[in-house]
Amino acid sequence: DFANSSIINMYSKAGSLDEARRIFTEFKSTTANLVCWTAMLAAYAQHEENEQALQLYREMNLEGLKPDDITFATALTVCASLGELCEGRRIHQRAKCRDSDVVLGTALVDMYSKCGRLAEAKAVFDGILEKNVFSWTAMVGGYAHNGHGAEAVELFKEMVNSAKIAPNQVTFTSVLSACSHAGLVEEGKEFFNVMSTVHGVEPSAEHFGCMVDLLGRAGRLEEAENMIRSMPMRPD
RNA sequence: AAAGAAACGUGG
Repeated sequence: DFANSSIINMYSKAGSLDEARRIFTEFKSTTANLVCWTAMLAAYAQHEENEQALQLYREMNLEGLKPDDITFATALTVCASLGELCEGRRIHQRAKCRDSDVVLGTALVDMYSKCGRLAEAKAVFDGILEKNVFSWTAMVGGYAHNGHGAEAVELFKEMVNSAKIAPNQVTFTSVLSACSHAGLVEEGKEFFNVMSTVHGVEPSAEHFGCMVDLLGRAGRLEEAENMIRSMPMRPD
């Protein structure tokens, strides 16, 4: 099992979902344990085979395997991608007493956010005991996704100024996207400016993409073009 | 015990 879960993981990350599935199927009914099932679940999730992932999650429950928090977090990612609020809620119900755990809690925040349940996402977020950059970014992204740009920006500032958590590239993608949808042009330009100068995060092509989107939506086409011209990498 | 786990812009 030690070997099988590693092999499933290795094939999956190397991009061969078929090989991972072949190995898993071979051991599924004999020696596969929870870790193997979770590795296969993660493999489906990483390859965006969310329907198959959900089916596998339900199958493992029928088989009588008891999912742990890692399994739940993985399954919640799948629910988030599918907008599968019912199954997500069932998972929350089953793991309710542990939703202050940073990994499980963050997965719940993301699931509720992607299912459009911001109030529930925020309630879980507030209860997470040791919030890290993943948790903060998930919540900022949740506001951004649901069109609450001002709240996303506000939370981002709280993260940096009060919680003193260092934002990373993903955080900036989320906050810039929030600015773009809320029409917060000057605020977005300022974030883009300080991300490298203050926070030491070099803008990637995605960040330039966010800025072009932000300026373009605001009708500031000349500035958008200049942004593209200033890219150190090849625009896609 | 160990192997499996959470956040990722725009357009489509």
